[in-house]
Amino acid sequence: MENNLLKDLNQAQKNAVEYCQGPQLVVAGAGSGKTRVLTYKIAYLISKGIKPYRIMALTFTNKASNEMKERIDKLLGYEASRNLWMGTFHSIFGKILRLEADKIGFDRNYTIFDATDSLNLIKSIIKELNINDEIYKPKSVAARISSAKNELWTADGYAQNNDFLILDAKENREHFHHIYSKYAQRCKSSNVMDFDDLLLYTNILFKANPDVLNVYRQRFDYILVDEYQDTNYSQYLIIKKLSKMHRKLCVVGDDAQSIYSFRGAKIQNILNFKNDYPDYKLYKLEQNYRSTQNIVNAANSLIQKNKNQIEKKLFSKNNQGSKIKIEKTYTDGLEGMGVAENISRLLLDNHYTASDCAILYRTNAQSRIMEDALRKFNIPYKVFGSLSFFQRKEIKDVVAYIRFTVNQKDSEAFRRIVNYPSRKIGTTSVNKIFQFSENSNIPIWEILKYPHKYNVGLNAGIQSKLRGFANLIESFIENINNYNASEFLVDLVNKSGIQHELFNDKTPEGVNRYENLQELFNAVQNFCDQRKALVQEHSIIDYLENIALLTDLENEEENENKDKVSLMTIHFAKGLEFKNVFVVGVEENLFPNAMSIASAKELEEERRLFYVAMTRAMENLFVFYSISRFRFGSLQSMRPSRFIREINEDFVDCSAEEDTQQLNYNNEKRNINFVSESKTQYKNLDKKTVEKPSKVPNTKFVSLDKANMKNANFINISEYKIGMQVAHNSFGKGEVLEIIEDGNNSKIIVNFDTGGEKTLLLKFAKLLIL
DNA sequence: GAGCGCGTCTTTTTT
DNA sequence: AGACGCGCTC
Repeated sequence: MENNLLKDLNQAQKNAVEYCQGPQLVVAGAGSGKTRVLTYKIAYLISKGIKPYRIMALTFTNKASNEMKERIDKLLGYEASRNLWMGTFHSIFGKILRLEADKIGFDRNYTIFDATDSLNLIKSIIKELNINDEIYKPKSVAARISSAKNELWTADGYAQNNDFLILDAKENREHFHHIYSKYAQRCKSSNVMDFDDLLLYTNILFKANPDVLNVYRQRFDYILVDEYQDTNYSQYLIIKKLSKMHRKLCVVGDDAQSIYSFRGAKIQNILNFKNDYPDYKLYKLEQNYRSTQNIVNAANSLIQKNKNQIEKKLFSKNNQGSKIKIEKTYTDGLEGMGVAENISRLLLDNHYTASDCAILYRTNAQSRIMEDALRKFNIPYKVFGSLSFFQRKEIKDVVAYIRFTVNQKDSEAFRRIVNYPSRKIGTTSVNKIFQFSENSNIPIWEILKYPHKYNVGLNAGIQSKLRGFANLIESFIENINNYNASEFLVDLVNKSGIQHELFNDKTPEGVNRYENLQELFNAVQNFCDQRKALVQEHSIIDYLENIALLTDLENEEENENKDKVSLMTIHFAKGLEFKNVFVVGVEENLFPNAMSIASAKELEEERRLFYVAMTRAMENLFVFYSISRFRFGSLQSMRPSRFIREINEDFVDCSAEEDTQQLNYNNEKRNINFVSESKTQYKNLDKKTVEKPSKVPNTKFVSLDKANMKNANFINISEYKIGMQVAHNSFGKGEVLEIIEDGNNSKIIVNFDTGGEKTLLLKFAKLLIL
């Protein structure tokens, strides 16, 4: 077994797997077989006699952990993979916290706040404290609380730290610590943890209970950490503490792919590993097996522009491959069309399937324009992340019912469902209840059950409605132990009225919501079937625990016809690979993002992000930018990103390069017309597909996207000059022949390439000046 | 208490 | 353009 395992590895990988004596840092470049090393190392450890349940393996995403589990499953069988302590930081320590909840003042059935819950609670606290939410923007307060927690500053600790208080006063937010304190209090009394709490309270648990820490220290013979460059201080400390006894710690990471500093990740954790573990062994994986030489070289040339990095030289022995194709378009709509067109050509080739292609973007908002284009081309696609399944209102509502049934202190769950479906219990009454509970320390649940016993100030009608609600929840509580998760859910949506509510909504959105509900049923049913087969718990509590930290649903059915183009943010794409990658919206202020452009540090992170994007590609890499884009409701002109220029031109298809140079700092004078644009586009394609497919008429590129033109509101008559090249939504490109000034009724005569002369009312024409 | 309509602000990235 | 919050009306 042992030998079999090792023969799948190259020498560097093998060395990294075999060393098991002490702390170890594996610097693994993109595509160098990082996951392979981790999974084989785990398999190797087990083959050496270490029990799976004595191994802890931490990842950042559920996806990564599922993938590793699957691979270990294949290597060693299910029994081994099942017993590993493998999962995300949040899920593993969430589990430990559930076992030890009483030691930190929580109940075992604590529930988990998602980002929206946290934000809502912060909003209501700001209101309660009568603080100006213009100055204390809930979002930035939330971000500040989050980073405080990640630096292990509890609310009390923060409030006692003079430096913070002075700084806050200076920055006009002297009340911040009040909000933080109240937020922390409220979470605790709600028996609820947010994402950051899961790590913070783990630290608190270990600090306050050395005996507990000792138990876990002893238990885990070996600890492995994936994506170590993305650990924050809180995570770093947990690992440090846990590994102190056996000192068998293997961390794997790539400083060049550190892209999460915005949530507290410290690149220093990887750079300083040698200080914490002076006897550590360093392993470098530098051969990239994923991408063509061209892609690796291009990515290297980009990342070189960063000052801070561990020295390494990533190389590929794969094919040279084709050069990176850089494509310019005029609007974001055309960008989408260009991408879709290129994908359709790759598919016509019969060489690639849709699932070989991915579109990567900087911000989630960019997905829509891509979706529109893909739909027009009838290309199947799937959007990952963004509005994930569990973020949808109808699903959150059901989950809130489950949460409140499991944990009646969960205030945000209560707020969500008390009047949904409508029970005629309005916000006034709900606020009274919150207020009273806050002042009297009588739990909300107690008030709901016996509203008449307390002087809350509610009329008899409301009181009886509240009792009705409490009875409903009580009946669900009884179900927890009698029903499995699936039966529980069926009963819940029926009795709560959710089923009825959604079923009766026949609007397209309503039908969609109902379908989502059905999807939840399927997921729960699947969960039960799987768990039953393994004689594991399958109550609704187990299901809730299973989904609380899930971002998206692993949809069984979708796997059957999964030949789809993947759309996702680059952050989401980390760790994945695709044969063909389209990076879109590579424009100044979008990527690098405007928020990051001012600081050198953040700019380097944006560059690393672009590096991550490039290194997702195995065979073909396309980089798209558009010179105009709809943002914030109006058309803005854009410039190609500096990152495009930073790629060594030897690895870039140079036809677009000229444009890049040309467009760098003077978009005012863009004298390029659509004809040359389409030439560029066709020139850039693979040799074998140069011929235009007859399926896709060229006019697609001449007509502007409707959505784009609809609101193009630069209708200042003085901007138009005779002889100017303009574009119209349905007529396409043309030349201005005449301008007839007549105030509000000014007209413009344009000779369109494909429609001839047209007289247009300027105020409606919405012409784009080229 | 609920529903509608207007005005504002928005866009980083995620467990 | 779209989401969300607020305030007005029934």
